[in-house]
Amino acid sequence: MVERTTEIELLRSILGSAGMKPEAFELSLPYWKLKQYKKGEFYNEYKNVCKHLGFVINGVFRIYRVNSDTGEEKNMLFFTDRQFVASYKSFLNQTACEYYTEAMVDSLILYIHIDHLNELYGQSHQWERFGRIVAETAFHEVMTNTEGFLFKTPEDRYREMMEKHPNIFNSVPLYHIASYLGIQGPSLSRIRKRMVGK
Amino acid sequence: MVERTTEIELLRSILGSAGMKPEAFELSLPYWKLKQYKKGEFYNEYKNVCKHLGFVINGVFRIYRVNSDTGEEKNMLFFTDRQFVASYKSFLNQTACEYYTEAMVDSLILYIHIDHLNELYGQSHQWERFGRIVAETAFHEVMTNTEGFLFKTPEDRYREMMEKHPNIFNSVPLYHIASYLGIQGPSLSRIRKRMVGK
DNA sequence: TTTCGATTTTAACCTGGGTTAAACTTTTTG
DNA sequence: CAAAAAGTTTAACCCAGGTTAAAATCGAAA
Repeated sequence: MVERTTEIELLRSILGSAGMKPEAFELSLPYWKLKQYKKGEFYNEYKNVCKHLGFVINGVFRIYRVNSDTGEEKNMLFFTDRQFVASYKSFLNQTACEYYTEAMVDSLILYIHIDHLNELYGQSHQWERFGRIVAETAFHEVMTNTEGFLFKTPEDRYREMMEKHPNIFNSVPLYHIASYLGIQGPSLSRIRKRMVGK
Repeated sequence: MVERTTEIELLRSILGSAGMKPEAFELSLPYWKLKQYKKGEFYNEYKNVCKHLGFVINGVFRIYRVNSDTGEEKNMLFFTDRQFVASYKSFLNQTACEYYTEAMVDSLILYIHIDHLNELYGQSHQWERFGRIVAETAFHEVMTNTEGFLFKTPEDRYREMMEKHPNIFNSVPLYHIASYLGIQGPSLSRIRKRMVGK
């Protein structure tokens, strides 16, 4: 499978530049699998236990929650190319997941099962370090996201999203962006209207 | 120093029950230091690089940010007994800190310098695992906190805080709690008034 | 093209929480 | 114990953003 090899090479080089030794990476080769997601398919769903850590080769995913009373959806995060994806709280604690993770466009993911990952943690100091760095990165992202929520206006966050994540921006309808910003559709329209003058 | 030994024993038993082998813990003994904070003193300050990972023996800290335009403070998190404390983003990336971390009551902290921690990470698979678990725990906390912000009302969060963290609750004035909940003083008063009937 | 459904914008109304300042209560301190 | 400081509540006013529904626009498919 030529494609598969190519994807693994991408992962190998990403992990390599994060300091993983080739011999350590070899240990993981039997475990990585590749999966194609069509737009609208789910990486994981509410009440599942998230068993896999994924690495997005390409694509966009949204992670969202449904209010069980009202049925409203609220977007929590978007994931895109070269990010590790998991319903991470569920993955870490092996508890029921509170979110849905849905592909917004056709996407490609390399993934590994948590049992294999734990095996690698036990076998290899290098992989333990990998686990630490993934956790630290996840922390950094959710923290930065939360800080945005607490200390910036929706307008600022909208502007930043346009600048920093144009690919997400172009593959996701505005009402999903509004939800992610914590506001309603009409509010985002008001913001956009205000911005045209500037 | 009898006191110091006692604090280390607490840490040893906490880490031991998280799976750390005694031999690995011994490696760290030269590095831990104990510091007393008086109410109002700072664990770290804005623009510092956070060089230490702390473990709260007892006490309460608040981590807050100051709006550079208006001078307003906004509380981000509280830390209390048996939690690891750091301005964690600054600590992980060794970048300038955006927060102040202030003791709300007289407090006691065991801390270790990041260089020593990195040394332990390199020396010992066990300590690498410790680093992973601290990062995973920090992730879990900030994520849970963010979820509260996104999916619960300030009233719910206030109620939960009263139930789950009565010690924080009793050593921190209400206007700090309001700030933490993301609302103003008068709003918290309205919530408290609404609640007396229930 | 034209049409139908999905998406975005607009308008009108309304509410909850912000803001300010004063009153009240509690705690600290001299 | 009295006075001052710190913390909390109340009242009155205001407004950004929520809500709803209709109108406008876009886009894919026929």
